[in-house]
Amino acid sequence: MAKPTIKDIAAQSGVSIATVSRVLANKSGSYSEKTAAKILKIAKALGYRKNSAAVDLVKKGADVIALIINATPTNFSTQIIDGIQQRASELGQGVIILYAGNRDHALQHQAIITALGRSVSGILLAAIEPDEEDLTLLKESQIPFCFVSLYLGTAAILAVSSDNRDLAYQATQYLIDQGHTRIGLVGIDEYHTGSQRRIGYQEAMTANHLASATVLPGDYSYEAGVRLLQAVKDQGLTAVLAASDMVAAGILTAAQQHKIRVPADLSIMSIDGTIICQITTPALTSVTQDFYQIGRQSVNKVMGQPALDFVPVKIVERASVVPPAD
Amino acid sequence: MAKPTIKDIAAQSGVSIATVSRVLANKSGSYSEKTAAKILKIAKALGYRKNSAAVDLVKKGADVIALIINATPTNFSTQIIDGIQQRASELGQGVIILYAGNRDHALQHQAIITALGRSVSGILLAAIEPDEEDLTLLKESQIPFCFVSLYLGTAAILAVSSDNRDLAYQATQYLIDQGHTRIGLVGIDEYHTGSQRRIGYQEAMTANHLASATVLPGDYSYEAGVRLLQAVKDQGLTAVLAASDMVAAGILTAAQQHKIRVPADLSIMSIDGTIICQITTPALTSVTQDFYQIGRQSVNKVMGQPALDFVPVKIVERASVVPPAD
DNA sequence: CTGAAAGCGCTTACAG
DNA sequence: CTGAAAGCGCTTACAG
Repeated sequence: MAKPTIKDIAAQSGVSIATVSRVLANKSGSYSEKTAAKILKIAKALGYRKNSAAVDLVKKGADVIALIINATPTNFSTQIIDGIQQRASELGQGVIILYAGNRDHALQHQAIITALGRSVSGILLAAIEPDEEDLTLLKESQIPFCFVSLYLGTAAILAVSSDNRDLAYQATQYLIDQGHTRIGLVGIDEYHTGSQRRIGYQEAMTANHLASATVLPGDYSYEAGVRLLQAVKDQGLTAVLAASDMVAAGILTAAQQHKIRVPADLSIMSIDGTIICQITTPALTSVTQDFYQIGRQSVNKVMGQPALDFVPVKIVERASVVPPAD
Repeated sequence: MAKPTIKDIAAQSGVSIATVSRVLANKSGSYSEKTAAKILKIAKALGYRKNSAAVDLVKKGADVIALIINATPTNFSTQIIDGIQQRASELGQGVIILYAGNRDHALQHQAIITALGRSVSGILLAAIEPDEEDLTLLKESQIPFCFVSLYLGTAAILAVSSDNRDLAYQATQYLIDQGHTRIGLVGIDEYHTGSQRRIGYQEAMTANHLASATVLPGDYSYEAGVRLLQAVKDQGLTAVLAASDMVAAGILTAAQQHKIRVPADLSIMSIDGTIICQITTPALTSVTQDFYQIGRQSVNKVMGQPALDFVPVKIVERASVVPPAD
């Protein structure tokens, strides 16, 4: 009752394991239809399943892309995964997902090591901020890797994301076009993505001769949004650009508790554009990222195919932004 | 520049590959500290990484649990994954996640085959409705498997979930205790989870001599909630038990568009209790499931450890349920 | 404490 | 079209 191997199939069908292997690996042209049929039938009857470990060992690598992902407080991951899975499957690659916890550096490092040990054909890191050690490990591995939804600021490291600088510029300009001048950027982190967005925000403010930039740092979470509402209020802002849909939702909830009307007293524009934007009342106007496409392009990139570095965003008007009360 | 192997380490350190293997596998007591130190140093210098395929092959199996998960329209997966990862790591198991798309049967089947081919130590299926073929495959595999957040109605198949019958009973009773009599169960599927909840709902209605049960089927999605609001209205319900937080959010949004006040005109109680409940206005009263614990227990179960079949739920009162206007 | 040797389940030149 | 044989990178009795 042990797991059947090609040896068992060979014995039952009276051919060598080499022939069984050829048939099972679909090396067409290298076997007769007749033997193939016999072998396939026996394999099926035995409930044969190819041992991936053996295949990977002899082939020196698996046709698998490893996706390392962490539980961000935001919720866009499904779309990214969909895009990755689809494109990978078109390229004949499987996908295994390794979970890196919630920005847990030990787990993150462990996940990279696991991927390396499996000799995957590529490593995708979604919403992962690597430390120096991670980067060294990755670079020394000879396995192609690509950051997803994160741009490290250098063309030397593969990455696919929205153009966060442009994204923040566009969103800020949109708020300015609505007549706002006291605009804050809220819930943003201190790393790469965050700094790109700060720059874009800053540039838009400056281009419009608006001096008073207000940046309130946070971690993209709902809780950050809730917590930062007080500062938004203290600063007398009339509009905020929230670092994520969850931050926007947090600001919104807190505002309602403080009897601040959205959008009448405070306009909220959100970055991401996931379904969260439709769930809140009012619905959130957003700069929507194309996560599905980001996923697809990152597979192209890590597999050495032509790919976009930046995937375009678009502004989706809903109900949370209006001109300031003045 | 090829990937270094134990052979390279053995050559450089002047010992046999057997000794290198023992040191690298931590077979303590079977080597001297001195050789160990030397070997470890060389391994590090070489950037040596153990080849998992080789290890899995000789050990006939990997210390890895495969988690097969689909992109449900709901969003509780992070908590389940957290629970699984933590418990697995305590038991010395890695976790690889295989994505089964959005209730995509082909992908789902493929994921099972992939897990089987990797000789994992256990398979966890989260929010997966198996078809006959899947079940046969799993049963014949000799690999333990356990359904997560789904009870198949038979003790013969391992599963960890909330007691969906009891959950629906409790929630319905809660609404009845608030004075509601025209209560609907909305957005529920036709499979196992759905039928358990129907039964609990029905039992609570009957136990309270409430005849007019209204069940509106759906797929747990936000869109289902939006779509079903019309029926809720037509049926003249004063309260609904929504099959998921997303369904509840959908009903809520649609209600607001129809000028139906929540909770004044319509009370909404939600099943799941994820962060979505805090984001909406009003916040959603819910029967909250303990997804983290469900994850942990499912690992225990699939690893043959003592484990709960059903993880307790609790009712969390927020702002979406009040007594009916009468 | 260490080494020589067999073996895990496949694939793939090489010959025929 | 098929088979014998070597080999992928490890682990593990068995001897010493």
